[in-house]
Amino acid sequence: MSPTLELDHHEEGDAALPGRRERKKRTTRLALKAAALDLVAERGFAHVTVEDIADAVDVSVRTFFNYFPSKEACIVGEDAERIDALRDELLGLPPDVSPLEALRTVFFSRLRAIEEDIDISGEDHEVWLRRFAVLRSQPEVFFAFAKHLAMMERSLTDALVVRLGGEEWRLYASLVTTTVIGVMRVVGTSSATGGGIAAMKKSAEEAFDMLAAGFELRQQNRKARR
Amino acid sequence: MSPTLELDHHEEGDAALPGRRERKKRTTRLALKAAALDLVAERGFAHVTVEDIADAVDVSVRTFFNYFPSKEACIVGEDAERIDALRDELLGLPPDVSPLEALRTVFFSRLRAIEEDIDISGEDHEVWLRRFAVLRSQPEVFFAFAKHLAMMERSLTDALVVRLGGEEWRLYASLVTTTVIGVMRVVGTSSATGGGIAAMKKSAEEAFDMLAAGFELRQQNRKARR
DNA sequence: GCACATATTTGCACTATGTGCAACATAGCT
DNA sequence: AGCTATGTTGCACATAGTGCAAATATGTGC
Repeated sequence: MSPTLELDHHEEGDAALPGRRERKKRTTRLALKAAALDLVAERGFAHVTVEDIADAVDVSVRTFFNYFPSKEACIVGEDAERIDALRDELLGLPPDVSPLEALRTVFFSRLRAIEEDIDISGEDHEVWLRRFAVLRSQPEVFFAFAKHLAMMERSLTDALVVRLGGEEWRLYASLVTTTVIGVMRVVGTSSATGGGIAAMKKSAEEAFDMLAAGFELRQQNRKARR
Repeated sequence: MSPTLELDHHEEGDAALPGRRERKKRTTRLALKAAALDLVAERGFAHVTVEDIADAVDVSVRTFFNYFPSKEACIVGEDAERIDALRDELLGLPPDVSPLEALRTVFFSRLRAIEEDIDISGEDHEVWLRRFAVLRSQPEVFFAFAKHLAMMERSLTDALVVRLGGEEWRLYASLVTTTVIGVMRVVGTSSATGGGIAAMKKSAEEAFDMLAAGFELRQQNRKARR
């Protein structure tokens, strides 16, 4: 795409990225995710085969499976790097930040990264939002996503256990993680998401406040309102 | 159970159950679930094929797929009837019961039904507990379970929306449902479950209290403890 | 530029999941 | 017994996913 004339020898671009090989892999990976999303949005999950996706990016089916362990993983945008980044960020926060607060911080930071297209996956925020639209409209994809989130949950729970300093906190850590991820999922797939990432942030804020305050409180608001 | 002697002709059992045909189906279904669970517990999810399960119950593979839409569904114990029963129970509660309280009630009632082997699925509580053991030890099965719960979540959320009286409550209903199901999942798969259903109930009680009170409160307890 | 080491892509064979369809068998009813 | 509805099975077929080895592209030293 970009010319980037040769400097001297066989070097050509962007020293920030490890090399041409890595860059190509990244490009292919992103192209597969984007193509898969487009096709599924258009025809529905069941009517898109792996072959369709591979053809759209002009790689072999076998290569597709070098990039993703399953069709679902590709559509859902599964990314080990991304999960690891989340976990590392969590581990990097000061130890006196509470689990709920820590998860909250990390998720919002991730939302911002995606919004500004500086997410580690290199995924465009437009693609990311489109995925949520598909999630909302296609139950099969939504369920696959739930599965994916369960994997993420595992990783984040482990990190929280480390932060809290011992296995005796695992049950508590699990509860907080599952709850926070549930909230993010609901917010992400709620119809309010029509408003883009900004709307999601707002919804998420409210949901977190509600969580911190306890559900019954909100419930009392409800009663008061009628 | 109750004899209900023959009325006149070729009637033989339990008039409560629709007929021999239904009873046979029920038996086959339960046998498939139990066999699948045994095999998976023994060899691991990946090393059990649908053919293995079908053979163990002596039905054809094709018949297996008449009972369950997938291998995962069988192992996870997916059961449309059961989900419907949960939903109906939820809808049957007095309208002034709060969503959190309603879900809590329904889940505990279900736990009791399973404990006393009067669950609608007819599943033995011993099998049910064994499933959680498998869930705990095999990630693949656990992730499949998460998917299954996402389906249940949908149904319960719909019921809550009906209870609350309008679509404007969907976001709130989703949040409560996802959270409660998350809690039940964590509690069910926590190591504490070694103590059987009684231990699960106790853990769940604590988790619900924590939820109602808000997470940060618990977090303060934690700080106070060190 | 050339040659070598290493990583990636691909084709091929194979196993397993899941579905549609039509033949067959069984339960339920009169 | 005989008729009908429902459940079971075999068979053909599409798709998902994996292991392996050959072909290809990249990175590197000279």
